[in-house]
Amino acid sequence: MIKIASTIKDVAKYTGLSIATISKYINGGNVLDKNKQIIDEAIKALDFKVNEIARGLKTNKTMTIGVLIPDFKNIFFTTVVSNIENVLIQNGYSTIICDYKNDNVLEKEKFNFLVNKQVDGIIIIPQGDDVRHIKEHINKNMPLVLVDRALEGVECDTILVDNMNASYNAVEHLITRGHKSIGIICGPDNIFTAVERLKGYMRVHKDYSMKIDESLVKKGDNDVESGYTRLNELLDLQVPPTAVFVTNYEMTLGAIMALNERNIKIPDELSIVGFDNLHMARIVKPSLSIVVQPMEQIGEIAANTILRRLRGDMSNYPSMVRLKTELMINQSVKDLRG
Amino acid sequence: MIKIASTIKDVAKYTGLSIATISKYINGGNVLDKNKQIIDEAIKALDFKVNEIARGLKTNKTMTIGVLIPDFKNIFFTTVVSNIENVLIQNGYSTIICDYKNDNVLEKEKFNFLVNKQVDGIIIIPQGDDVRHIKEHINKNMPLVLVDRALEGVECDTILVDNMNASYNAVEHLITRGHKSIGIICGPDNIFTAVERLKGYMRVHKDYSMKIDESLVKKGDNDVESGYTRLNELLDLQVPPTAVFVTNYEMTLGAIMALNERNIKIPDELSIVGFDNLHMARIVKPSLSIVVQPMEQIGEIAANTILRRLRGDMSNYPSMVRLKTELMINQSVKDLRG
DNA sequence: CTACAATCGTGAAACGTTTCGCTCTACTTT
DNA sequence: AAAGTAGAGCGAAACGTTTCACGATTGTAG
Repeated sequence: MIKIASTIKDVAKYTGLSIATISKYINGGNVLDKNKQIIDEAIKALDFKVNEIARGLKTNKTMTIGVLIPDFKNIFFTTVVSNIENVLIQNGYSTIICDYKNDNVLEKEKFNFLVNKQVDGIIIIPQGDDVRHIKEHINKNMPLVLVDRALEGVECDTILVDNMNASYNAVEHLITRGHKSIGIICGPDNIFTAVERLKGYMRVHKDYSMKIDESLVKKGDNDVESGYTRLNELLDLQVPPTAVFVTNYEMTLGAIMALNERNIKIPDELSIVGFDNLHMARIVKPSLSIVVQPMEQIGEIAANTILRRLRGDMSNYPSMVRLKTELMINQSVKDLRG
Repeated sequence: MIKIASTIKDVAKYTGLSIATISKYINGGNVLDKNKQIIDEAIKALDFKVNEIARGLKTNKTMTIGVLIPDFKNIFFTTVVSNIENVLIQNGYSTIICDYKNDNVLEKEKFNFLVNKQVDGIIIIPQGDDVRHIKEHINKNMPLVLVDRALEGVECDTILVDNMNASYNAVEHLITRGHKSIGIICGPDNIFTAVERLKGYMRVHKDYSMKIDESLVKKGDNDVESGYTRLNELLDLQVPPTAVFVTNYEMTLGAIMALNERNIKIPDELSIVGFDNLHMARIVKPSLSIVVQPMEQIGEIAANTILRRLRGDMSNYPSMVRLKTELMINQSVKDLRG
């Protein structure tokens, strides 16, 4: 094994100053200019870097944030996380990322794993079933930020998109193009975003005095398979809808697969609006109209929120940020008017 | 602030035994059965957990692996990482993940960031330009595993797919369906996988005594935009190819977008074989023939390799694993024979 | 019964920082 | 000249573990 890294003791020996003086300088304390110079010289000559393990033992900080997400293969989650990691590393924090694979038991286990790793804070895209481990944690002195899903009874910083109005606007787009029979493929009732998106669908129907046909409301599991299955169920109805709104990316993928297999032409035979993402919208022909979420912004705001809390800035706690989505109108909606 | 977590001192006080005895028991040493029982009782009653910061200061281990990847939005990379994280967490390791955004300077910075965080090992999907920071690191007592790309002059454990034969098989499929004019959209020369995949294209041409038309060889940047641009360039040729092989996922996305915009029918007007992924293959109509990489396996082998090295098992070092890909034949290749 | 060996508990040093309070020096004011 | 004040360096304790070497106890063999 080659040379072990230098420690503050080596810097002290090199400079003739004490460990306390070196530490004071490193941490921004007052030292004489001539001592500053010689300490800098020593640090450079010895290639000294503070041992963050030792520092952590004393300060009880690990300069690490834990991020817990439901699915590493979901480009929405990974885009959010990419932006979180980017902001955090610029502030000297590392990011431990855990994938709980949409499994509530695994979520709790990995949450506890992060706590035991003594991360300084946790950013979580929660599942939403049993949230006791999160609730219990609120009373501890460690910042927690929820992303994408709010949790009932969990009062802490939360970064969301405005799912209800995202849905409202998407379905309104269909309504204003003359569609009266609009199906929805939404997620399960335990997922916050699924519930909110369905509410938007309901609300816009009510606002336009349109009756909701419960047989057009299909609940999936936010995965490709259920998107596929539910789309087929909608099309197998005696009177299928003329349009479908699919409320997440994976189910949108599945719905498109089902349409491809049935050789159904978009938008001639069925109009469709999906959720995410920009690339997929353009490789489906004709290009899909989709709700676009501000993933970069979600990640940045989540990271900056937790950094503020870590700095001791508790103003406006607990905050809830609801970001606007954008409806990207392409060619997958047929105009039934005229 | 509520109660601070218990320390080994509290357990010692509760049991009447010494800190050394508690530590010995925790770490698998011999203690009397009656003492084992009372220590277990104390641990449970006090909800004691070893402080890994303190342990790390003494043992110089952080139980953390750094993972450095080029792009968080790339589903190939994130799927690999998901599997890495899964294996590592089952072995008590946390995973710090950094995204260097295909930027060599950022790669070096984040690599050094991970080193300074004193991770126990690093798994990297390297970019391939300037690899000095990686080379310098090989001589240090910290395991390093390369994934997806080998690096010249860097001798360490490497987990790859057999890119050359993946490409060979894909193009052979086109050749054996009667295609004589086959274009390729491959990545840039500094990316290992791009070079290997182009080699496979060349080799199969040679093996079938087919002349390579250099104008059909287009080099992109492994992103959506260049896939789009290069596909258009191929189709703008005076005599366009009858088939195209695209050697990564993003460029495959871009190529499809270009085909959609030109209203070119697959496979009637152009046959196409892409790289990844399973979902995208089925949402393009007709479904794409694609090369499928064993992402789960790559991740698991990478994680298990680094764990072996961390346990001190240096057998077969440096190892190189080349995994087979699979050619998934769907409906995007026209049979020109007969 | 004695001698030897094995087992197990323990004290305390060490890991590399931070930080508090003390001390010394220099400067200023009376 | 003396007293008071401010600045800066420093010693050493502490953070929470690990681990080594030592001593005491227990068990076994002759």
